[in-house]
Amino acid sequence: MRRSREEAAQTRTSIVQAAADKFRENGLQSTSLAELMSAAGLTHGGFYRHFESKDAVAAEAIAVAARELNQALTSAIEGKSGSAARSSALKSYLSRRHRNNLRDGCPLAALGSEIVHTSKLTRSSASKGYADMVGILQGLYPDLDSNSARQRAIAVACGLIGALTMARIVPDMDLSDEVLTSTASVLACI
Amino acid sequence: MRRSREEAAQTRTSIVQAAADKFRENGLQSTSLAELMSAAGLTHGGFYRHFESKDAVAAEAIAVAARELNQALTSAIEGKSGSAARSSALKSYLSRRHRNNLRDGCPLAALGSEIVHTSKLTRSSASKGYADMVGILQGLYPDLDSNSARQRAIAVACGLIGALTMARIVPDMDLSDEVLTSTASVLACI
DNA sequence: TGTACATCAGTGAACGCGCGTTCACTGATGTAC
DNA sequence: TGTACATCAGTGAACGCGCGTTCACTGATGTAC
Repeated sequence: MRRSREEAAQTRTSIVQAAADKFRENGLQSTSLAELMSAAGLTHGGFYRHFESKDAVAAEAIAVAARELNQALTSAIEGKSGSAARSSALKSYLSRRHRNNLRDGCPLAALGSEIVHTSKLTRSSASKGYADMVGILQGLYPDLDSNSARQRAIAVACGLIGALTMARIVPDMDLSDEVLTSTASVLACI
Repeated sequence: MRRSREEAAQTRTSIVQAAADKFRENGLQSTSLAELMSAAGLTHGGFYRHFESKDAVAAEAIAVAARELNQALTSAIEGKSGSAARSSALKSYLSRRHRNNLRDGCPLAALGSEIVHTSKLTRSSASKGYADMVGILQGLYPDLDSNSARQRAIAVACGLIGALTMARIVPDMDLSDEVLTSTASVLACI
């Protein structure tokens, strides 16, 4: 049952979106292609009409997820400036909502240590997402020269990613909350 | 070929150590029990004489790895104080050597996003390693009241873990180095 | 515009493989007397 | 202390399962004339 070019393109897009969701929710290795295709409303056999391998779809899924994350960051900042913008960015990233929702959150926090072991292609995709995030955060320091702003943005991005990951690991909810709020309040001061 | 109690205890210890190394090097899911037992010089069938499941050994392996990490941090600080101690701790954690050696490095950075999906037992083990790390870092701020010192330690620990993870993901070595050095220099100022 | 044929998106079964776990077995260690 | 028996650490084969990937097939879409 061949589909038209537009239908096929839509199918491809929906596979990538399903992958972005499922990978973030359950991890790269814990998500099977069958699960992913089923989430896209398809059977698993058709996967290879669109992608060369599981790794290839992971690279695209991470790119899509990173775009979502960076859009969320951008809209948290939108219309604000100075310390209000910084605080809003930090609080939105380090919110309980973000911690509790793997599925539509930051792919770097959700998949970080798994991405380390993937192909260069996938790592490049994650790296671009990170670089974009750094670019957005850099805009939060308009009073600094661009080198200093970039340094801070790099460190803040890492602090956010590390804190979200740790907040998800820690079983004690009080400590988990403390990880989020302490990191947000310390990062707000740098 | 039954072994004496001491031999059996040594075997158990060497399995945990092999697990600590292999899990950090290749990841939790990518390391098979056969691989792990073979690294300990054994065949895979004997595994269940010592552990209830793969998850159970992961919990112990993470505890051992975290102890190693925290000892490394402690000895980086040893004999130093004030900003020299802080700088030494940051530089040793965010060194190229640490980035390039998964096998004997921080288990939170090496396994973070995988640990999120493990049992409560394993997450508690990781959480204790994190809490110990925070305790050590807290000692780097003797001039602050203990609440402020703890806040900073929590944020710094997250920044370290996030930065090491990102430095390992990023394929561009210049950017990877920049992640390490920028994070170290920014965290030194907080 | 119409027709004949080639293409190919998606299906569902199948392949081969490696995994976590179990088990019968061996023989040295531990224990009861 | 010595003996007879129970225990159990470690081996290696086996089990059952799910995975990534391949493939023959279907029939609608795309293309050449």
